[in-house]
Amino acid sequence: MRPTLQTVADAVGVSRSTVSNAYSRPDQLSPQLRKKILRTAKKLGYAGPDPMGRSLRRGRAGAIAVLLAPTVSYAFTDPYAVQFMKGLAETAERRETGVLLVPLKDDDEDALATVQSASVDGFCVYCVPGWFRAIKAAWARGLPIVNSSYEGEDDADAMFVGIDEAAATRALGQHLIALGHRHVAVIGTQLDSGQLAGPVTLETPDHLESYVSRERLRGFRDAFAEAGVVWSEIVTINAAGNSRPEGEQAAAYALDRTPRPTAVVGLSDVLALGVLDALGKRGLRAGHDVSVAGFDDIPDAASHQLTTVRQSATERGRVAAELLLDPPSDPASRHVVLPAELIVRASTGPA
Amino acid sequence: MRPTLQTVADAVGVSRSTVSNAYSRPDQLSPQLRKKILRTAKKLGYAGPDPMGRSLRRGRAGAIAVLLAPTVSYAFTDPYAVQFMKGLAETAERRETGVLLVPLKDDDEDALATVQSASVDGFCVYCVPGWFRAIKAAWARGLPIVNSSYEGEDDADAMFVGIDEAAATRALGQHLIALGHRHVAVIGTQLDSGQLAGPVTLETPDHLESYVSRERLRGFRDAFAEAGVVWSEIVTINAAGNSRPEGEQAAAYALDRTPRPTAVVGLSDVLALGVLDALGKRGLRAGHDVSVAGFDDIPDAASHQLTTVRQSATERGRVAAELLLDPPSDPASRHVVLPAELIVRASTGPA
DNA sequence: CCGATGTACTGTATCGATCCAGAACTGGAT
DNA sequence: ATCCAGTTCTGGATCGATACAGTACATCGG
Repeated sequence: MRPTLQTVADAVGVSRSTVSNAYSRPDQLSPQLRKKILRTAKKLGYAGPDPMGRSLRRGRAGAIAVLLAPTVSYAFTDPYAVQFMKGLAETAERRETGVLLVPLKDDDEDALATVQSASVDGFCVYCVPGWFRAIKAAWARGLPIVNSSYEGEDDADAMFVGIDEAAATRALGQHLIALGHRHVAVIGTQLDSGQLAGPVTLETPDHLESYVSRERLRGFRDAFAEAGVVWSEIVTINAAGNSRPEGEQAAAYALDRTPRPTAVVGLSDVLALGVLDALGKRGLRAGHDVSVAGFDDIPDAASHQLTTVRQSATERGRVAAELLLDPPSDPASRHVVLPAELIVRASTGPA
Repeated sequence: MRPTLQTVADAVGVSRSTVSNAYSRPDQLSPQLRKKILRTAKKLGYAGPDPMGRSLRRGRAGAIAVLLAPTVSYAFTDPYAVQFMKGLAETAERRETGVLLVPLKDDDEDALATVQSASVDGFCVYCVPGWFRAIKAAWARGLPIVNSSYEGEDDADAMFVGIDEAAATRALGQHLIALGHRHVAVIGTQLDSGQLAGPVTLETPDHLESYVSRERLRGFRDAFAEAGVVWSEIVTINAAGNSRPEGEQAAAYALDRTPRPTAVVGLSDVLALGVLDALGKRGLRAGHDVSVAGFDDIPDAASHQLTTVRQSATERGRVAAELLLDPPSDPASRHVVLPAELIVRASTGPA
């Protein structure tokens, strides 16, 4: 049988509590006794207080969960997500807290069960659609939740960290307008209920399910509206997924149109890099023949001279972790809007 | 105060156990009573059995830990690691088990504390040097441990999943020999104690700390030895890290030598892709002017026509998770050697 | 009407650790 | 010797849930 505090206590001839103190509150007992306890513990093969017993008693699990949809691999594949996770994990580590990955493959019973039975002190919702039942289940746990996928319209208690998506794309739109672009295409994911790549017709972006896509498109609409370009003139193209090849595939639907748009915007840098690939294959030069812009400023963006909107993913992850680890009571500081900055590089030029 | 099983039991007028059964063993009570219980639970704001209490009682945490060094971001950055994590996470998910990331930034007290206090049912050691004290701490927990970073010479209880590294590189070496290559360079990481990029002189690969690098170099040595090329004729170059730019940087030390090696091998595909970048910048063609080969067969390898050794990272992750979730008692099946296969593509050609 | 079988539920012990009130001891001042 | 403050240690209560033995009651065949 595995040794417990009691086993060690009996062996040394002291009480359970004293052994506990030897590990967790060294100032509560004499150094000699402590040494003796640790020595016998080692001899008995006792490796220190069991985390589960401790968690139960302390009411603290020592971990935070990250809800990911639809697959874990997304979190490991998208460069922006990677940076986010990095910021989150590093902050958690500093607070001696683990990070539990909870992939929500489907919004099914299994997923609910996983959320309900995760030993964690809080949930971070990242790139999960707001309507997932698993999110409701997380709420039901009564633990702190910070949201970074969509603006929590539903619950006043929700914590949020992100950027002003619409303002960011508005700035990008204004940049393109200033360069004289009037005929533009936008490539994004989840613009359509289906997974198919290709042009989509949206009467308005206002009803899109994906928060990020919706807000970013709204920003574009507003920027171009100011310049007299109405929404219906903006070409919107759905990409099958957020990857470079899928961006390239979607870009074909923009570049092979006549007349060709003078600017193509990817709603993420990964998609925009795909657009650059498509340009390359057609012998077109970014910034001259067609302007290209992205979103996020991932590491590869700079080396490809991609104009983009910079938002710090690690910072976002860091803030998310801090909000979870001690949630401020002040409502204002529970809603963190990080700065975003337009970075102009060579991939955009005059129309 | 947060409601518990008891609260609900009192409200309904049944025993704690029955409420527990309502959640965990629905077949043990009548559907009507169950419905009534769940209804009052909801009314009281009880969200279901507390995971910590359950873990303690069941003796199962419902999570497995992945030990990562030196940073989490490595796991999220290296394509091979990403695939590994994917396989692991997917398998864990199917078994209703979470994946806890435990970054071991340094081998310090904090790291030890994290390992000691993680509520998990097992540890997976991935890309962590074997001498880390945190690994000893994990061992001390008495939980199943599966190792995928290095061959566990130390402990007979160790589980392992991986490939026969030496045999795999031997096959790659033989391929190059058959093509007539006699003058080759190998680029790898951790070939040197320092982090500096550049050529290193190793009397023999046998004493390298990094298990993977050591075994792979041994395979090369043996393959070329059979063809009469002695170890000292093989150029070994250290890359500062496992990334494409760092591979490119290291490649310069091979390509700018005179005489130029006829083949350059990257000990990972990421490094090999960097070699291809370096070739491109010099106007050299892979497979004609210089042969290039890699290791792993990451997704990008195929699109770049890279000759490589294929090993399935997801499979490796899957097996790791399965070993952890129910460790076989039979010693033979605790040591899983997965197949690796040489994939010949256009990046290698006659010398 | 008796004993056998089965269902539905209860009560208690247990998991391993931490908290806390207080006991026992220590040493120094009075 | 007495008192007191401080330190060191103890034992019981507690965290929230689950396992399991055991009870009450209904059903059923003979």
